Amino acid sequence: MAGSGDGTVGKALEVLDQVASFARPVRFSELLETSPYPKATLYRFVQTLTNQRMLSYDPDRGTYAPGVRLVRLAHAAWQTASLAPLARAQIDQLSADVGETVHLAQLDHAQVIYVDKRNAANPVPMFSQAGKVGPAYCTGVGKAMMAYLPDAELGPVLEQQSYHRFTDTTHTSVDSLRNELNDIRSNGYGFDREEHEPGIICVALPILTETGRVLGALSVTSTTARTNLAGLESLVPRIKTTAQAISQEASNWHFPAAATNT
Amino acid sequence: MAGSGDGTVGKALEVLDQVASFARPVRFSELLETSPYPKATLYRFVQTLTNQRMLSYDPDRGTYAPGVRLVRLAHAAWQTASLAPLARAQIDQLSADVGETVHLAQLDHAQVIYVDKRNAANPVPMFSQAGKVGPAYCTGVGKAMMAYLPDAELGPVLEQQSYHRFTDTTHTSVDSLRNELNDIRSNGYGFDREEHEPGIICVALPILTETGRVLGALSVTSTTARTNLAGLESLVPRIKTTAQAISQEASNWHFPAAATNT
DNA sequence: TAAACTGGTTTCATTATTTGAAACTTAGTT
DNA sequence: AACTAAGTTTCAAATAATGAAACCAGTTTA
Repeated sequence: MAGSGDGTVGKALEVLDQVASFARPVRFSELLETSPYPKATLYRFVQTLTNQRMLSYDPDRGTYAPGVRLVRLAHAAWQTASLAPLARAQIDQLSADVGETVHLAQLDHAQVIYVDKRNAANPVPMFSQAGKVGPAYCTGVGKAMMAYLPDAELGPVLEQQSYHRFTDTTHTSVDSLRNELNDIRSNGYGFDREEHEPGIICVALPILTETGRVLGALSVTSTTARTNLAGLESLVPRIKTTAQAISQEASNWHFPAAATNT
Repeated sequence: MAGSGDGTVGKALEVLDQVASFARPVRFSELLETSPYPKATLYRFVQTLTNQRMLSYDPDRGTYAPGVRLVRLAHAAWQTASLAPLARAQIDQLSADVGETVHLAQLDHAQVIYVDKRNAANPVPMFSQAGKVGPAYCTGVGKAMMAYLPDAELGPVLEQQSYHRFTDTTHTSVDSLRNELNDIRSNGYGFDREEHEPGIICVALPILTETGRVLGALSVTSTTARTNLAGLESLVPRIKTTAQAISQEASNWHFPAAATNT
């Protein structure tokens, strides 16, 4: 139904996800316990993925872990498909200007993926942050992106949120979330009102194509100790400039050198 | 034979690699030109991969690019399968101590993948470096790892090197490379004698398990303007300490919390 | 020492999926 | 209106995936 299911490839990738979801090397038997597939089938999947170096096998311990080929592919993904490389300069500038942490995120399925992060004060090494996923319904970037999703796509995304109550401002129902999304859409920006973590607030703006498609979102995060929503709101014009610049870059970019043959 | 070929999954991953190898979004027709598969078959693969969000499709332009799901998976790969997270502290320390750029690399197939990098002077943002691949035959880390590969594995790896002459110290034959690997094996460390880029030299040491399996390699890079091979050689004891510490971490690590159920 | 177990690997007839030539559909030319 | 290029769908034949069961170590238990 939802998401998975295309033939053999889909199943193999499910297994890959499963391995990745353990945050440590796993034994075959451990996978088997959680797997819907019979022993022989799962075994063959794991073999195939290992041959393909999507999984790596530790012979000393008999464990499987996500393979290095993924790291290589991801490098390509990050370079080509994400906004990060072409947004880099803009984000550096923004982060320097506002003196707060800036996040660049994109939507994957129903989750938010942080593809870049710039911390004005102490620049955290990236990979530890890039690729990190978070919930969409209780983050500034998540809501900013959802607010601009076409209705047909929004529905399923709303369904798949967990609506876990992290704090007492967390949205816990589709309805209340949908209301806020409308507000965000009319304002052009949205907040995280300590919905995910107490004391942490942010403003977020979507990054849209000329055709209005959602590319990603940009946020500036701070703490209630340092500022408040009004303070963040005052940054909106500055952030909007960056968002538009990134959108511009993105539309210029694609096809750096389209061949002119035949 | 070598590498590819496991059933449908293997083929799909080949297509994924192909998309990744263009460093830009590609049209279906462009893929078709380079693909061994007939139109309908390729089409179905691309569809499947897109459904699975391993590829992303830009409807405005009709192009495909590696998908964000890869970024998420890679995060897991990097965290679990690579030495980077558990080597981080050690590398920080080493880089600070020697005041030069430190690379942490692993072997994928016949290529070197840099999984982490620490630059004493200006800390380069990571993702742009992590995941980057390089040739094995003309890099310090590559040679250090090959030197400790079991013969059965080494053969194919040696075959697959390009032996492109980057500089006049580059190895251009299996034989000369094999000779150096022997030397490295008996010394316990190896150099990059400007084999890849003029003026760039490095010392590299392998990171091995207790059983002697190659986990990765560590290198300290400098320029001929700042030092020479002897200078780098004097760092070997210091680097060795780090290599051993990382190996130790790696063997301690696996199974942080093995479940004790039934 | 044997018997039972655990964790992993292989077999093989059955079943379901993939395959790809060709036909079709748009949308853009001439 | 006829032609083309690029992308999408069909469908019978060919191929690959499936999984119950058998098998093969090592380990533990009796």
